[in-house]
Amino acid sequence: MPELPEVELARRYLEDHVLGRRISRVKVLDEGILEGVGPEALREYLMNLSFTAAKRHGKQLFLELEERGCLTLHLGMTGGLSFSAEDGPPAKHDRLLLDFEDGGQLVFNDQRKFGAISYSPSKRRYIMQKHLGPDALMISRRDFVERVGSHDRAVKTTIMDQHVVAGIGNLYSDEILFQARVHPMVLSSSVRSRGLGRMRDIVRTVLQASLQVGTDFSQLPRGFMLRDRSAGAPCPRRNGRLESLVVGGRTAFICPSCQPSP
DNA sequence: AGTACCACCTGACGGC
DNA sequence: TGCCGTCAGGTGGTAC
Repeated sequence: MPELPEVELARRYLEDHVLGRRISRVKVLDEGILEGVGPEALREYLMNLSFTAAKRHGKQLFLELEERGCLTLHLGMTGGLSFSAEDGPPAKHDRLLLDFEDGGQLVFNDQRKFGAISYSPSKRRYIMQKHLGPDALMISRRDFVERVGSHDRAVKTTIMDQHVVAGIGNLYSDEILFQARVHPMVLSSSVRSRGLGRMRDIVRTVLQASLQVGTDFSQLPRGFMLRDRSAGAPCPRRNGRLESLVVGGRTAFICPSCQPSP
C-alpha cells in the first residue's frame, strides 16, 4: 500500500514503538531484502545500539542511530512493519527481525520482496545518492512548478517520478489529477505555471486528507475518487463514470468529462 | 531527454 | 479441483 501517507503512518508507528530501545539481536530471514549489505555487516552495524529518531523522505524511511548514521527502509509494494512486546514464531513473509533488550521485537514483513533495507551515513547522503526529489509535502510551489514543468512527458509519469518529487505513487497520482481536472496524458511541460502551482496545492490537500483518515480510503471526503477507484464507478462529481487507461505502463483511472484528453 | 519493455516476487481472481 | 493468464499500490535496468 505504501505511498507517502502510508509511509508516514509507518514512520509514526516506529517513532512510538522502537525509539530508545537497545537492539540485542538482528535476524535476517531473507537476504533478498538487503540492498548492498550483507546480513553479517548489518548485524554488526546495529548490535547494541538504539534508534534515536524515525524520519521519512517521500516513500523512504530512516531510523537514525546514536552517532552512527541510519538504517534505511523502503516498503516496496507490500512491505509492512510491526512491533510486538513478545516474540512469537515468524509469520509468512517475515524478512527481518530486530529484537530489543527489553523483550520487544520489530518485524519487517514483505510478501513480494520489493522492499529494501540498508544503511547509510545520513538521510541527506542517501537522498543525494538516490537522486530523490524534494518530499511531496515539503516542496515549494516554485520548485514544484519548475521541476514538473521541465519534463516533456505525461504529467502522471512526471509526478510519479521519485527524482522529480518524492512520495507520489500510482493511486495518489490519479486522485491528484482528478482533483486538478488534468488528464494524465497531458505533457507536464504543457501545463501552465498557474495550473502546476494549483496542482502542488492539491498534492498537499490529497496527501493530508489521506493522513487524516489514517489512509482508510472509505473514510475520505465525498468527492475523492479513491473512495471507489474502479472502471465504471460513478464520478465523484457526478459527471459520468470512471474509465481506466494505461499511462507510462501504469493503470490510470480518470473521469473522461472532468479530465478531457489532450 | 523521452519511450517501451523486462525484471524482481508472490498471491488473488476469473475463465475454462 | 486444477491449470492458465492477468493483474497488483514499487523501483531499476536495458535497448531504442
